[in-house]
Amino acid sequence: MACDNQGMKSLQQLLTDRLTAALGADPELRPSTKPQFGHYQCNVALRLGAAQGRPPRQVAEQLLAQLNLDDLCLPPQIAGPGFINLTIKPEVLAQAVGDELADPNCGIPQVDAGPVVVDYSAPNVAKQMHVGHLRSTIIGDCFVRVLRASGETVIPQNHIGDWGRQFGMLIEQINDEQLDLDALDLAGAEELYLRANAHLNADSDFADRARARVVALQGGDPATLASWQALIDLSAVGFAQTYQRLGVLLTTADLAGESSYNQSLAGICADLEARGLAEINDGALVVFVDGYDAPVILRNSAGGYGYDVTDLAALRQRIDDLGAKRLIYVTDARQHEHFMKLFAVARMAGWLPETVEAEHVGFGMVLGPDGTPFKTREGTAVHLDDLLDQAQALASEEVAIAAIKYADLSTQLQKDYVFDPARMTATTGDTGPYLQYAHARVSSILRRAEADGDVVDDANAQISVLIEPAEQWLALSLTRFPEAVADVAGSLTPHKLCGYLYDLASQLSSFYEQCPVLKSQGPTRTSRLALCRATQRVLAIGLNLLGIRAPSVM
RNA sequence: GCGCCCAUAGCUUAAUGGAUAGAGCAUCUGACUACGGAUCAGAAGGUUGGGGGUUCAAGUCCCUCUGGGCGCGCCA
Repeated sequence: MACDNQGMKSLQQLLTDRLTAALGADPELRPSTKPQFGHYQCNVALRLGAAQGRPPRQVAEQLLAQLNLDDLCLPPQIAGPGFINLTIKPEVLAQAVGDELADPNCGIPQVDAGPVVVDYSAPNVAKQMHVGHLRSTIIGDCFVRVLRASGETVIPQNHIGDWGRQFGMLIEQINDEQLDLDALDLAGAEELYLRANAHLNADSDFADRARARVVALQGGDPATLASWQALIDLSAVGFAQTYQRLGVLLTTADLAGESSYNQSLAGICADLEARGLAEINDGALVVFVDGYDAPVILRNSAGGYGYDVTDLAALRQRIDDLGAKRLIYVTDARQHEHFMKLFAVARMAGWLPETVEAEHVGFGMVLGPDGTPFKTREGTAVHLDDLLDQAQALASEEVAIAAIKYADLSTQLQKDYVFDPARMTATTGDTGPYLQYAHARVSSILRRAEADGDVVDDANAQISVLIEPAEQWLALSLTRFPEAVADVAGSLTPHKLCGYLYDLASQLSSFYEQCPVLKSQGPTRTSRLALCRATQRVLAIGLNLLGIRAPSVM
């Protein structure tokens, strides 16, 4: 079998190991920044030269004299002030691509470091999903896919807003209107929400009744609880419809709403008081955190619990009950400080041990055409379905969803961006549709070959001919897929995977232009078909990791 | 006032402290009537917001200034 450990090591890792052994230190091997510098470059001679007061080129020569890379590389070149440029031998590239194609994980290193909890999406009950939920849902879904592909055990958690004062007015309005909740959908619930809110503002008697209804809900009154549960259930149906349209993996099984932590809130407060961390300040129970003026508020002066303590309870449950070794929170960047304080309190309390990693991934805002936060003319948040409709007016659903996701994931997450359907759905350049097209084109070649009886056998495919530069660069790109995925799993930066796939698609297009596949003969044809198959597979898997479908036909 | 984030070509943007800052869009010029032209090849376009500093080497690290976004106790 080709897929022993050695075979599954990346070329960069193989070279790094060799250089490390010869050098006794990190050789700082990197992919070359330009084609004329070969495939990989090593810059360590410059650092060592400066430290030792020797000419860097001399250091480089000495290093090269101490090792033999002939089995992997063409003769190394020393360039410029002392860079070492390495070019992989074509047969080594070919073997690496073949190994990747034969590997069920496509070469992606598999590590299971204990459960990873990803907290994302988090819409509110009785309200349709809106623009504010788009990014969390897309980004969180990408994380789940990438981490799972990396071998991790991932537990998605959809922390929906299913508790709070608004349920008093909602249920009171339901009762006033004698609404049949079985006949209500999520859009109808949102209209109910608006009516209830207007009623609340206009009628002080209603406001009093709404407050009393909150007390009844908290007290566990059966009829009130039944209405509350019905609102949650119908909301979950609405959320599931949007998730399906978006093509994200979340299901109702991943729901872990705020209310599920209600019974632990008092205990959280008591524990923090017992540890001497919590104190009464201005009538509220709070914890002060070094470096922040405003404290974490556990219990407000009216005796009520807020999101701080709910998030603490959720964090504790995820570590103690779900066994999480890594916590990832995907929310907008404005909540960054909240999570930093949350993690600090959890560390102080000993609930978040050093062995558990907690990360907040904050993303920028989705802006409207005018460059300000996307609002309707009435000043409310734009519904998510309306956003999807805007893109689908310009492309099929499959392409439109790809376009939106790619646009969202392809730049650094913390940046704001303008929701521009025309730019997103463009079929040229660095877009989702272009990547889908590249996949469809290569699929077309393989389909035609298949019609001729030429089916690539992934487990035994032979890439025997890599002569043309376009073939070699395509092969090199393919070998870099596993480390691109591993990088994103660690750094939670999807734009790097987007960049990788765009580069791969570009290499494919060049290859496509310069290297005829179906018109070639013998081993060249067999080899190029295998290269096409490997590219098709990496594109399909890579797009899937972004949550983007890879059509064979467009 | 304190804190976090951002600033790169006309526009959208990439770049683990490494070589001449890399792409896409738009613009201009080419490509055997095309294994899918939704493509490819090329040209032009940059004082990386300003100023200091560290370093053999700075878009990247440190300081400072400017401009923009956001957050700062009982909402999430």
